[in-house]
Amino acid sequence: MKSNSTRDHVLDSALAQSRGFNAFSYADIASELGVKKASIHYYFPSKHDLEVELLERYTTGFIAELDAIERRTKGSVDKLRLYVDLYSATLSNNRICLGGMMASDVGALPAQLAPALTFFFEKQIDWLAKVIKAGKHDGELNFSESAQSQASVFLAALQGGLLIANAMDDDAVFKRLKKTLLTQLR
Amino acid sequence: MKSNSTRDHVLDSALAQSRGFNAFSYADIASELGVKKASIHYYFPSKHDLEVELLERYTTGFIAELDAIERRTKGSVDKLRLYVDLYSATLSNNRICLGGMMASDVGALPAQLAPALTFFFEKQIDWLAKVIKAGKHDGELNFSESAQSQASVFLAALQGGLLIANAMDDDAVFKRLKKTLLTQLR
DNA sequence: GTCTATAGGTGGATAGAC
DNA sequence: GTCTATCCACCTATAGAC
Repeated sequence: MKSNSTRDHVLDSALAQSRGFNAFSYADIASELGVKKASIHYYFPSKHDLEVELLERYTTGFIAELDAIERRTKGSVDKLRLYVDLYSATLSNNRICLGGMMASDVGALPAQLAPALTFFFEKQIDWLAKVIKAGKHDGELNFSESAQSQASVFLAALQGGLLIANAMDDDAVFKRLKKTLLTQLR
Repeated sequence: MKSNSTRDHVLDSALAQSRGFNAFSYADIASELGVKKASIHYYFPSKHDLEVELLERYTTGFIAELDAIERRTKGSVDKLRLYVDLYSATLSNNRICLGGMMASDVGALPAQLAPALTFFFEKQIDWLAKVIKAGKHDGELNFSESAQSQASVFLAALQGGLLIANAMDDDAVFKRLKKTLLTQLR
């Protein structure tokens, strides 16, 4: 687990999240970081290597955020609120979720990435379902259908909302959407 | 309004919808259609021209579908059901909505496309809001928050659901999502 | 670990024959 | 309207000096 500056900066550059995987090049990253292309190839020999590590790190980071939410709050509604705030933060950086971005590019991505992407979405749905289920159990939430289904709708609406709000350049759309989503489970 | 075969086939090829805009080339389309690249440039001199026309035709087609739904059914629930079926059909062709695809690529697309994309989403939301509002008025639907907000959630969930289900290669996820979405408005 | 230099391929796009 | 041929910019990737 050695931590190297350039390596981290490459993973941080987030061009993938603002443009999509097939719309940025090693040259783009290099010029953004002020290094040469060859230096990036030193850490990520092929672009596929970069893709894999980006998704891996993103997933790990996201799971860490979920754990942090668990530790910080007890109520289900509060947890869901913090969860949607993760998406708001992404949007205000003019980015979309890396998972959603890769999902839209899945037809053009190497097939080996699909399992990691599926894992990412499953983690989200499972966590949401757990929170939603607990909320119903203790009377904080109220809804029909299964918690799993509600979790899927919740995640899908946030992912789609991010996409739409970003494309329309209209944060108000996303804000209303967030509120409605939370209200719908009460 | 002259209709030319090759021109239409290019627009029909739908590589944009399965791979994303920056992940297909004139060569890809050419080999799929069995023609040469130059023939495609004859109709669409630049790739930007192709993008614009694709979105334009897609929007027109979608609006025509909405009109068809209006003519075919009277009930709000029935209309919403037919609407979600449009998305199901897209998914079963291993595609996602062109609007959603372009939304995910908006950071890498020419800025002139943004207004057309915004128009596309606005049309969807407005139509959905109108249907949802009518449904509440005649007692067929029941929900909190505004019809506009509910329409946004509905659209976002379908767009996101398409993305997620396609990435996870799991149609069941989308099916459950559809059912939950409709149930939530009753 | 970062650089220069370069290879080999593909991208979008154009000119001109047919 | 479709073709062949070609241009040039840019892509990913590698070799080897420092």
